[in-house]
Amino acid sequence: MNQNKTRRSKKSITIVDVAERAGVSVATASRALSGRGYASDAVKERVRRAARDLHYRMNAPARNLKVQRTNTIGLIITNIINPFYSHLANGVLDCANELGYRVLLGVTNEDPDLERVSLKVLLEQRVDGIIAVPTGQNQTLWREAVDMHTRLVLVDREIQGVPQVDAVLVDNVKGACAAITYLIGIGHRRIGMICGSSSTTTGKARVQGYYDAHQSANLPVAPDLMQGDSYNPDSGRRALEALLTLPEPPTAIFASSNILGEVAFSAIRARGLQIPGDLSFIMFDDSPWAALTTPSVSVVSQPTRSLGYVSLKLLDQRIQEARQGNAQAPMKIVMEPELILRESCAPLSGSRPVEFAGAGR
Amino acid sequence: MNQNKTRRSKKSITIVDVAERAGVSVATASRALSGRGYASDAVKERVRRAARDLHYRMNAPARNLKVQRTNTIGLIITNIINPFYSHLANGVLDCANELGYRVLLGVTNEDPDLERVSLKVLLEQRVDGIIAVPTGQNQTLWREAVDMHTRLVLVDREIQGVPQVDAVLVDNVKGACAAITYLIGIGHRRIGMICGSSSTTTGKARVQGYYDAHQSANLPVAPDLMQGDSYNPDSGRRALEALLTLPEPPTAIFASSNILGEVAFSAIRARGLQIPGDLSFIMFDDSPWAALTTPSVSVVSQPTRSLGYVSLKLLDQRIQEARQGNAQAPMKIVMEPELILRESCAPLSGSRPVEFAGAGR
DNA sequence: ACAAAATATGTAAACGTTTTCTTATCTGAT
DNA sequence: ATCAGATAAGAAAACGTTTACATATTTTGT
Repeated sequence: MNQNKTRRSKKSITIVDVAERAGVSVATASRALSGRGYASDAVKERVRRAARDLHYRMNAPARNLKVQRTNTIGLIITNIINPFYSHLANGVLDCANELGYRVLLGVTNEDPDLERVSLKVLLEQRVDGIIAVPTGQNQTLWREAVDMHTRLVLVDREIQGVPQVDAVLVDNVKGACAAITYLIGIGHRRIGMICGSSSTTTGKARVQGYYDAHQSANLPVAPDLMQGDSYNPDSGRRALEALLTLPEPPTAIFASSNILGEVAFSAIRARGLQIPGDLSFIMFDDSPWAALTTPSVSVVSQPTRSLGYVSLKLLDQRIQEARQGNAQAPMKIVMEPELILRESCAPLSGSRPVEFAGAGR
Repeated sequence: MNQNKTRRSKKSITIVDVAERAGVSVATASRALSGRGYASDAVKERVRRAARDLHYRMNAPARNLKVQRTNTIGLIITNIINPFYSHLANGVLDCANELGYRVLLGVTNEDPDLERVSLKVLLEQRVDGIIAVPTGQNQTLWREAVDMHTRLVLVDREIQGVPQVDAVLVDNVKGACAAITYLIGIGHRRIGMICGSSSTTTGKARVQGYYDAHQSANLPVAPDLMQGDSYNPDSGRRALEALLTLPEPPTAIFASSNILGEVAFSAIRARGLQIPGDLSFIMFDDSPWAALTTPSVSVVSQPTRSLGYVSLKLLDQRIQEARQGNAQAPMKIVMEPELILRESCAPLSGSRPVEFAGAGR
C-alpha cells in the first residue's frame, strides 16, 4: 500500500524529490536553489534543507542540456609531461578555478588523428570554448570549427591557413634571434641549430630568428648547420649527431626546445665534450633542470603559466561577448620571451665561462 | 511562404534535422548513427550522408542525460606541474584514449577546500567514476561519496578512516626502508630525513620505512634527525636548514619527495657543501633532473605512469561491474618502488663515490 | 507452404533541469 | 480605497537524445 513511499530501487534523487519534500513545485525548488527568480526566504530555507537532507546533487547534464551551456572548456595540448605544457595547463586550470569553469583535457602527442578525435569529442560535449595547442595539421577541420563559431583560442602556435582566430603567442623569432645574437656577440661564428618541426609556426619562427640574427650581423648561414625537423627526441639526437660529425663542427649549439635541449645536453656530455669549454649550449624554453645542472644552462624563457592563464581570460571574454551577441574581431596577444643567461655559454676564444650579470653562483 | 525552409536564426542542427533530410524517423536516425538496433544498410548510408551534409554533431549532454552515463571520468590531482602527478595523469590519459573515456581534470594544490569543490563538481557532472589523489582531509565527504556508490579509485595515497575503497599505491615503507638501509649499509649512522606531510599516508609510510630500516639494523633513531611536516617547498627548506645546523649534523640526507629533494639539493649546494663528498643525498621519487645533475642523484623511483594507467584500468573494471550489477569488493593494488643508485651517495669513511652496478657513467 | 524468428521502421515516452507564462498575493503611493 | 508594480509560487513546455513498444516486412526452418 505505502509501497510507493519507499524509494524504488536505485533511482537517484532529483529536484522533484526535494520539491516534494519541501512541499513546493519543482519550479520553485529550482528557483530557490539557483537563486534566480523570486523565492521567499522561508521557502529558500525549506528547500535548501530538503536538498541537504536528501543529499541532493544537481544533475549537470540535464542542466547543460536545458541551458545550452556547460561551463566547461576544452583544453587540447600535445603532451602533459613536458613542463612547458604542464605549466601552461596549470595556468588555465588556475584561471578556470577562479572563473568557475570545468576543464576537459585532451592530449594529442602531436598526432593529427588524436587531435581530430579530441576536437570532435569537445564539440560533441558542447564545451563553451576551446583552448588548443594545434599540431598544425587538420586545417580544414579547424577552419570548420571556427566557422561554426565555436569559441576558440589557439595558444603557443597558430595554424597556417586558419587566420581569423584568437591566439596567444610568444614572439618566437625575437627569442631565437636574441639567443643567436648573444652567441654571435661572444664570438661564435659557426652556430649549430637543432630545429623543431617545420610544420609548426614555432618551429618556423625559431629558424627565422636564427636567420635574422645572422643577417643583422652580416653573417652567412651554412645550411648544414641547421639540422632536424621535429620536436621528437630522436630527431634531436640525430640532429646533434649530424652537427657534431660535420667536417667543421659548430662551436655552439642552439636547441629549439626544452626536449631537444635535454637530449642534446645529455648526448654532448655522453660524447665527453665539456660545456661550455668545448661547446657552448643554449636552448629555447626554460625547464626545471636547466638551473640544476653543472653548468646550468642558458635559455630563452617563455611565460608558460601566463600563456595558459591569459588564454582562458581571453576565451572567457569571447564567451561573454558571444552570449551578449556582440562578437569582437579576433586578436593576437603576443608575449615577450626572456633571455636567461646562466653558465653554458662561453666566449669563443677563452676556455672558461664568462661572468654575466646574474649568472652563476 | 517558404519561410520555414530557411533555417531559423542560430538553432543548431539536431538529429531531427538529419532524420528529416534522410526521410526517416528520429528513432531510425538514432539507430543508424549509433549502430545499436536494426537499420538497413541503405538507410544507414542515407542518414550518415545527411548527417555529414548538415555537419551534424551529436549533443552529448542530451545523450548523457538520457542514458545516465557520461563516458567521462574525473581526475583529481594535487598539482599538475609536479612531474610525479603529470606522469600519473599521463597514464590515465593514455588509458582514457584507449578505453574511450573523456577526462575532467581538477587540481587541489593540497587545499581541502579546492578538493571539496572539485569533488562536488565531478559528482554533479555525473562522471562515471573518479580517480583521485586525496589531500587526506574531507574524510566525511569522501566517505559520503563512496556510500553513494560513486565509483572511486584512490591513487598514490589513501584516506585514513575511509577504508572500503579501491586504491592503487606503491609500497612506500619498503621504498623508504630500502633507501635508508642502503645508506646504513655504506656506513652512515646519522641520516637526516626531510619528512613529508604526516596527514598523508605516503608521508607517514616513508617515516615508517625510516624507522624500520633503523630497527632492522639495531640502530637508534634521533628525533631531531627527522624534520619537516609538509610536501611544501618552504617546509623542505626549513627542514634542511634545521638538519644542517644541528650540533652534530647528519652525514646523509633523505628527502621524502621530488619537490623536497629539489629544494634540498639546491640549498645544499648553495651552502657550498659537496655532494656526496660532504654529504650523501637521496630522495623518494625520481625526477627528470635527477639524472642530469652533477652528481646525478640516487632515488627511489616509482612507476608513476603505471600508477595512473592501472588506476583507470581498475576504475573501468568497476564501472563495467556496476553496470552488470555484480560489484566486487574493493581491492588495493600495490606496486613496487625501485632503488636507483646514481652518484649522490658515498660511503661514510671514504671521500670518493663508490661504484655501483649500473651507476655513473 | 506456413509458422516462427529475424529484420526494419515508426510512435511516443522518458531523462532532470530551467524558464516562460499565468495567477495570486502583497506592497506602498496616490 | 484603488491601482501599479513588485514578489511569490505553480503548470507546462522545452532542451536533444535513446529506447521500449508496436507494427510491418522479410527470412528461415520444417
